[in-house]
Amino acid sequence: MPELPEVETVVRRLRPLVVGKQILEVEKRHPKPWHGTVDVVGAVITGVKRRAKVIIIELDSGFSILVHLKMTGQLIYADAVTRAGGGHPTADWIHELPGKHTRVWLKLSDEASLFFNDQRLFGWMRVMANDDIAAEFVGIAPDVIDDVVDAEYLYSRLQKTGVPIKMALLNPEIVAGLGNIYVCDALHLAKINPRLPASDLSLSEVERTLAASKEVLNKGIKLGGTTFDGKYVDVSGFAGGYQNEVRVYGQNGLPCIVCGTPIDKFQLAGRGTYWCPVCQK
DNA sequence: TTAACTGTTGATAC
DNA sequence: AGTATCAACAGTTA
Repeated sequence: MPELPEVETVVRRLRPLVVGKQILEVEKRHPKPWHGTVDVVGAVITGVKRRAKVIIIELDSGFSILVHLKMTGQLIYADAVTRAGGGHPTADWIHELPGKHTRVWLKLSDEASLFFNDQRLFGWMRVMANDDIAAEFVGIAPDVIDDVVDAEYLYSRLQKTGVPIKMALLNPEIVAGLGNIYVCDALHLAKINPRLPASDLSLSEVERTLAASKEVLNKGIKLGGTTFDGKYVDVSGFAGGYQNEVRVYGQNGLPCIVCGTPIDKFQLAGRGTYWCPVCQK
């Protein structure tokens, strides 16, 4: 999926496009992704925000639509002009709306539309009362890029587990926002071995790891996310830029940007893991 | 034909 | 209880 930078990019670009628009119709083109029975027709969108990897579309009715893109979800916005052309003619990937993988079509005022596309059907849209949202995130740690996540916080959490540091950083009960791409890059930047047991990291190693994690996520946000094969695109169908700046993810066999050693790939807890065997001893 | 995939949860076994 | 490994979700592509 979309990791934190991709979700944040969607939120930032969606907000000015849909705030103030009214939901006129919800067309469910596949029954699976839409959770909840609350009717949102007639509600006006008042805000768009993010928590962990969840998009929260706030309504004036006391409810919100939570959206999780999981692996292949997309939120695509189209106005009357775009729709008239069938899609985004100049975009990198989205040229047909609704498309083959459009699962939910929100028809908005001003002839605008918001499409939820999801090839693999893991994602969801969940209508919840605002009072119930906090319960949805019970047990989910703060975002890695949140100021409350400092080295002392992370060190104390990592001391409690012996799982490999990479898996600990991917665990949203420890910190939220990292996914497989950015965690591989963060550990390379921090020069930490992905297999190192979390509780073996010293405080200074945790400081390095956290600083690197914040740095790669913020760089991902700045570049508008990472796009491989068009699975993630922004709200207008455009690719991100981080894939051109990636440090190790998907780079197996290519020289390490620091020392030139070929990047290695192995499986860790079933996830492809990319690292430099020299820099990340 | 098989394996892999940017996420997450749950089952199972040690 | 903590940890490791699969499986599940489902579609597409190498």
